[in-house]
Amino acid sequence: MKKDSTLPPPTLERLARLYVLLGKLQNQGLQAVSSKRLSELLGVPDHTIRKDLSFLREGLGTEQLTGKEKTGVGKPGSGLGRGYPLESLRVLIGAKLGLTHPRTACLVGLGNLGVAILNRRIWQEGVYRLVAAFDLSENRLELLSTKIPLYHARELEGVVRKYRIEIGILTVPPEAAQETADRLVRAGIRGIINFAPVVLTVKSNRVLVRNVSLAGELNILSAYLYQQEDVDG
Amino acid sequence: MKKDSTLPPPTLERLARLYVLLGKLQNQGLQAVSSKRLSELLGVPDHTIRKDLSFLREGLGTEQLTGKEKTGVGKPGSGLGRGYPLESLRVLIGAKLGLTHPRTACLVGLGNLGVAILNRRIWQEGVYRLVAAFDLSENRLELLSTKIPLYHARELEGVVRKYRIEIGILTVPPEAAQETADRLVRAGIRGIINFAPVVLTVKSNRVLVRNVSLAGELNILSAYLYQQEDVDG
DNA sequence: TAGATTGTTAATCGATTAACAATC
DNA sequence: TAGATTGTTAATCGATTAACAATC
Repeated sequence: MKKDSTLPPPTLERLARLYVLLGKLQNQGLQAVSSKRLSELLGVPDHTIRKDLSFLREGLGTEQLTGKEKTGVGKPGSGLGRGYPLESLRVLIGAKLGLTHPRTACLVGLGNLGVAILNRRIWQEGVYRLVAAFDLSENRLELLSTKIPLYHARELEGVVRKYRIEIGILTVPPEAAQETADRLVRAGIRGIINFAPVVLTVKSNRVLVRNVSLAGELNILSAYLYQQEDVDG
Repeated sequence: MKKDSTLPPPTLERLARLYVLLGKLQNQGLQAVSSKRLSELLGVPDHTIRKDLSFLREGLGTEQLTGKEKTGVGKPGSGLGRGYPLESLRVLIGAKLGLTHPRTACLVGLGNLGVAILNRRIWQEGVYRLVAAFDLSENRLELLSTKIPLYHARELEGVVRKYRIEIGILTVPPEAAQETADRLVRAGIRGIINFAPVVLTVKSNRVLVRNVSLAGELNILSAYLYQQEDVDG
């Protein structure tokens, strides 16, 4: 792996969302999109999108794009006439973000939230492999019908190590969240997506944590609304 | 409402998370925290926290903090000896973010994900009032036992208007998400938290949308991991 | 072609960091 | 007190925006 230019975090996150969007648009049968259209769909200015996309060339070397070649503009394609070809743009972003080879994930906690995630279509698409799901309740494990392998929570460390699971998705009750996270870290997990309503503390700086917090989202929304109220009077 | 200084978005979002954290720490019986400790817990540098907190004074006028008074440092309190007094800091942030008066919310879609959210403790805390939940299935509505008023989805617009619901939480299947969002907007909702795996398009710029996307989080995490791999070799 | 759209450079804007005097 | 910690100013750093020539 060459150490090609590291992306600015805001760009990285926008590209990750764009990647998802492009997939959706492809499914709708479109062939090309303009930065203007993407702008409307993502709520991000069009020049910001173009700027973000300009990072795709760097580090890619000359294998894909030689000389003054464009990222792939102007192939007529769709009714739009011009714009970025969906397919190749998506591939480029995927390559830049390292979304080309599948990652392994596990799910811890099979309450309502866990089951909702267990049933998501994303696991059928092949980019992420959900190779294990855990719960404390033997009963629950038996009742669930799914193709994903289910384990008792006591097997957590063993299974994570055995399959070298990279990403852990936490959907346990708040009381159990911190301890579960610690166990995942000890077992060598590399990233955690935390859906439990807790602020996790992870010592190791090798482990990335993304907190998904309903309370946080509600507060952020309220604060923006409040600012709107101030301005509107 | 006076139009006091608008917060920089990153500051606003960090303060919103900090607000949640302070509540947790209070529940643990603590009385004070230093910016250093908060830094560890939030993964944000301590000077950034202090800087963020410095915005709390502005616009608050002289009612609360007169002259050279501090935000509230140094009251001995806990074993720590020094730091920010939890209680008053939390109140200040709440006031600045407009978290003092309760907001009304509704939940649309009572599948596994919806039910998980329905049962969250946050609705008991009084800051947010979940005044309605909707689903298409009469059967489902009858089976659920909860104190939250349940309605058939056809009553969406009416109920949202009647109770002037401000925030809509979307937990419907992906196919239904866009249409449901449109209906919420038409009924006068002011903000949407979208848990459905769809990129929503909302025309009205009076309506704020927060997308919570598992796929997005997975991609962001993968991309960061990929960058780590590049650096580590 | 003419109009639309990209890709990139340069200028602006805003956020983070460093540093330190003031305070407890 | 002495050590710790805040609060704020100034300097740096990085991201966004504007603008436009190049391209289709």
